[in-house]
Amino acid sequence: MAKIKAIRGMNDILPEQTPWWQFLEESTQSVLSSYGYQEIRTPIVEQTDLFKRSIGEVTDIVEKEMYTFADRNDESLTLRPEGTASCVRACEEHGLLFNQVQRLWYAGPMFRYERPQKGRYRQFHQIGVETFGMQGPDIDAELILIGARLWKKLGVDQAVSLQLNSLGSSVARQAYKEDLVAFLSKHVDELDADSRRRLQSNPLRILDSKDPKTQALLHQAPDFHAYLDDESRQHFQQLCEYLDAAGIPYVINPRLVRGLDYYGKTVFEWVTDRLGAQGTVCAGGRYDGLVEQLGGRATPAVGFALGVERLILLLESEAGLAAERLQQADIYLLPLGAEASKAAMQLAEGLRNETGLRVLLGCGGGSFKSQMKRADKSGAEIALLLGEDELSQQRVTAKPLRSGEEQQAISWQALSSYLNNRFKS
RNA sequence: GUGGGCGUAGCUCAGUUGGCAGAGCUCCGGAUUGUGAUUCCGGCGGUCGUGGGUUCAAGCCCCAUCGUCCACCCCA
Repeated sequence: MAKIKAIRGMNDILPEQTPWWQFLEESTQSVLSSYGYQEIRTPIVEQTDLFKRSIGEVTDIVEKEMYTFADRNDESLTLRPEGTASCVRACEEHGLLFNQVQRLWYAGPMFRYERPQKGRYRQFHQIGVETFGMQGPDIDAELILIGARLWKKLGVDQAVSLQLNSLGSSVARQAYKEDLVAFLSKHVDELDADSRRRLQSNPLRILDSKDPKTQALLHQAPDFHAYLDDESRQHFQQLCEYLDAAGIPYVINPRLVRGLDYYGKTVFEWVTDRLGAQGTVCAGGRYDGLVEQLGGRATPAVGFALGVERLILLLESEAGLAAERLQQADIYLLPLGAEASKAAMQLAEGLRNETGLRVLLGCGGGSFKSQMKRADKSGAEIALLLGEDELSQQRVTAKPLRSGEEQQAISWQALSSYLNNRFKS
């Protein structure tokens, strides 16, 4: 019988890895909480239409990357490919956007049917941050400051840089798109195949093309910044002033175009050159039109999402997080024989009550030698030996595992204070 | 969806012009009956990804297929 394996592109995160996940999650949560952001949790499955209407019908995500299936009642459901749509839906559904301001975050798995590669998986994790009801560039700047603070906290601030652009109003964007298509259509034969296709599907993406001939052609194309409406221009300039004042370096990248249809005005990406092809570690922008598009009252909104897997790859490459053996426990209580084992379980409970130390109890028997090996492997500082002699005298033998110190006998009564004393640092 | 690299023990990998399936690490046991981590000895562990084909003989050659990694597309 064939072995059952995990689904392609969906990874198990093993005990060796989870400390980095916890580190990232805890760091993010504490940073967000220090800015007054609140967590929201939404289901990972939604009606398919939610994503079609928010992300855009003709995007790659909707056309070929969604995990879509029929529920038992034939309703079309989809595993969320991103978090913003669900967040907006939930806020709207529960009246969180009516005459108020929201600063929210969420974390969890997203699903896209793509070919896996470094930093890209079919089930991947994002931590998303969304704000509603604030139209000024100050909130855009705040989101960027949150990112900057987080990179510092994680120790990757030297590895990432900020790219910034404005996509303008939808009217300006539409006008530009038409002129760009008109221009490029006259030079179809000079375009690479991918860009030719994008002429239909997503013309702005052509600006991003890696093809040198296409890039050369783009020099003569209409300049997007000339199309920017006054309001967007001003918004963008003010954002830059906020960032200058905060001392946040950035690069204005006029070719930065986000993939999802709902973005307008501010867009930004935190990128790194240390992860191969998947350089975007965090990205976001303003989506003032989305709430209304999903049936709510017009509400300004900005947000971003960071890719957890990519950030963890970066942590590993930067902070040298891979290295050391993980210390699983502080003390390893090692009973010998059935009677000792019963007493040891009680003793361990008592130590957990009285010391707050991590106490690993040797279970499952085995020879003394193999028990000692397990004690060593656990990374514990001290092994507490409990055999027949110790049992009859209500003592343990405390053996330091990480130094040359002599072992010594300690009475059960004095054990907690001995350990508390030893581990207070 | 497209292109390339790689699939041999739990892990990391050798395997010669086609000729008995290997090492290191891990794990278990012993040297040392209650002292780990160092050392020495022994042991457990294999559908050589899968299915066909060529051959007296295939881990090795051919075809197909699956998986994985990297890249394209696209995206966090």
